Amino acid sequence: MEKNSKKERLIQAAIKLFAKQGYHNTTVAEIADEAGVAKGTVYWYFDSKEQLFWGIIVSGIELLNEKLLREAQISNKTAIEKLETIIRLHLDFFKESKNIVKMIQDSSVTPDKHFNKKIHKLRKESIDNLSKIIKEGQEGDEFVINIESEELANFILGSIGGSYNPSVYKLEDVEETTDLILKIMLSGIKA
Amino acid sequence: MEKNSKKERLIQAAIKLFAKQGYHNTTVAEIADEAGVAKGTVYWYFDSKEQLFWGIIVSGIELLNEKLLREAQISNKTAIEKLETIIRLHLDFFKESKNIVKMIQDSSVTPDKHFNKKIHKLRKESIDNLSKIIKEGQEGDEFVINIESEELANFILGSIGGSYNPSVYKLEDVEETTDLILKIMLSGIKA
Amino acid sequence: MEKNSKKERLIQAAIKLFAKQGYHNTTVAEIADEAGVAKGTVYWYFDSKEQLFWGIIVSGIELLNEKLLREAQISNKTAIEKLETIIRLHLDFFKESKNIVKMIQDSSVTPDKHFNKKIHKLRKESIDNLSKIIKEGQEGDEFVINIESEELANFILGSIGGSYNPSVYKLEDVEETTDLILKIMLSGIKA
Amino acid sequence: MEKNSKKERLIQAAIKLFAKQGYHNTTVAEIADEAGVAKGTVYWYFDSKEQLFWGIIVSGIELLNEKLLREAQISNKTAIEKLETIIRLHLDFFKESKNIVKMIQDSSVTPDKHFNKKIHKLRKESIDNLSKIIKEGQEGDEFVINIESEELANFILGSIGGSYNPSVYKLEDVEETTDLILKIMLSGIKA
DNA sequence: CATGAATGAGACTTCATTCAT
DNA sequence: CATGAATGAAGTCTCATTCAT
Repeated sequence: MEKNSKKERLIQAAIKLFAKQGYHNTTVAEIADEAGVAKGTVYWYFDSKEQLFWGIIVSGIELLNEKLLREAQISNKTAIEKLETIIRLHLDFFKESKNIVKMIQDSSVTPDKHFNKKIHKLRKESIDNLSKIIKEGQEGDEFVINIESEELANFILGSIGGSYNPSVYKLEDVEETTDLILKIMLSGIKA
Repeated sequence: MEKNSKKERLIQAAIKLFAKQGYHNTTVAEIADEAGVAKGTVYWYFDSKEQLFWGIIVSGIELLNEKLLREAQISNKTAIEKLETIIRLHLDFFKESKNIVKMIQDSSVTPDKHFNKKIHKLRKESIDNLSKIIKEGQEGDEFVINIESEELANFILGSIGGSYNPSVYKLEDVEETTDLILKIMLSGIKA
Repeated sequence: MEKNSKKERLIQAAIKLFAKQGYHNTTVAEIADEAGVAKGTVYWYFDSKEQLFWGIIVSGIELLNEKLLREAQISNKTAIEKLETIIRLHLDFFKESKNIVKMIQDSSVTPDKHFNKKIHKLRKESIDNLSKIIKEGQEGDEFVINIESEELANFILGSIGGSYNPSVYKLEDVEETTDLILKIMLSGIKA
Repeated sequence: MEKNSKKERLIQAAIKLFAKQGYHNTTVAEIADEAGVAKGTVYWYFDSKEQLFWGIIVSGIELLNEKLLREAQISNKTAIEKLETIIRLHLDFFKESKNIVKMIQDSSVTPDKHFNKKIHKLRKESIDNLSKIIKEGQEGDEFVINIESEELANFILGSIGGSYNPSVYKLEDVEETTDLILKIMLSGIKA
């Protein structure tokens, strides 16, 4: 697909507007306008407004997941190194795709049977992936063993996402923020 | 006001439906129906659908904040004990008011100038409160000192909220989950 | 009826608000509020909002018509004197009851079968009354005879009302304005 | 735009219904129905019900004013001839656009900040135009000089409009009615 | 007499989607 | 491929009126 194809322009317009205004406060007309095409054209490329919205989210998450999976499989890394990579990839994603991240945060509001399953599956994939790394780490004596790996994976992923607060982290320096989170994660805050 | 006043029934119906379906997928007619009153009655008690939605959210957060503040002021507690209380109060809130929590998660989608300011203020109150406790803890040699207290407060609050995932924690035993989070928070996950 | 009975207060409130805002932009709640009574009370004294509106108009016009009729019957007056009185009584009415006058101007917008008949009858009474005076004047050689009396009556009444434009006439001095209209009416504007 | 475009049909339907029933007693649904289009179509062509209503009124008055102005500028006419033309143009307008005239009479009921200014400006234009003609006439010794020209202009315009009463003038013969009004205006009704 | 909570019909308006061109 | 006029279902909100207290 060319960089400036109408389809691509529509996707970019949709990301921009959905992120700024939310799903329900963005009209198909606005998206078409922003992309510089007619309203009807949207329906040549996408089945519906919902499919356009969810399609963006799903491909965003898939992209992130692919990267996460790839890193996890590099076997000459320690579990801690892998965890560090996971944190960094998330922050990179937050930084590079902050509009899509905003859409994801909002997406729970527009329930859609078909896509909800997909999202759940992707979330589970993420957790499973991290869970496996943690288990490796526990077996390799890198991580504490008295916490169930899945519970821990959930906590970690939640911490990364939940603590992402654009008004606090500016995310100008991803490396630095990665280090901070990793340090807390590993050693805790007790003096 | 009696427990079963129409106003109270409307609020309960609104909480239930807003949580299940989100703001935009819930109609005023549905709320009235669920409460067993006429559509117009909603407007006798509330100025608008928005005000009904935000009113619930604001009073929910205010209730939590009040409890948090009260606990923070009990001076014969160590900072760690206070942190433990904060985690537990949040988990209690997640458990008891899970529908309101869902509404809060969704609330970024329905921007409203008036209420957004209020929400921001409440969030800041929360962070400030925890921030103060952390500073106490740092001064009293309970917490590490090489992390800025506000940054840490943001991370902790984000972790608590972000890790709340109904499909993982069942929150049947709040005490247990509180201990888990507190332990990770304090000592980290490194073996 | 006492000066401050609730009924009277309601009527005064209605006149004030209907004149300022028009029929459709005035709510029964506002009227009750302005009168300092409960909304339900309006319906004890009046059958409906419409009846309240039209009742005021009809009694306003009836009051004017009665005065007009009385003057017309004073037989030792010339037709010109009677015409002068009619003009003056109208201007007095415009001045004293300007809110009711405004309501009358608006009243064509709220058609009501029952009251429309009444209004038509009152308008006809007015025209007939003046028409008779003109005929007297024509017979007594006071007025030109080559114009049909009813046509003339219509023109005169229309002129008085139509030329009443609060932003032009201040109606501070009714006598003066009466003289002006009468002079034009009698002698025309030709040099 | 064709004569039978949906926009034109909507305007005609609106004029018919607004004139018959008034602004507040006419629904957008009725207008769409009368025009044979869907309800939503009204909003494709017009911003709101108000804008549709006022748009019709404003363009009606503008059309009349343009004609009036054009006539006033024909310089080889006497002031009396110009006055005669003004009366005739008004009666023509009353005859041809009687529905719009009815809308104008009703228009004070639907106050609208934006349009009220416009209407006031148009009314002032009308008065100023006639006022200038009268002044010419006074200077040229055609009209009496002891009445202020603007006061007179207001009276004349008011008389024309006020005396327009469909149940008296049938306006079948505009020329004849013009003559009648002009004669009264010029020479008065005194024998 | 008086109240005001409650009703529900109905108004205006929005907007995703379609389809003839 | 692309357009944009047209649709109509659905949503929020108003308000005259009623009635139990």
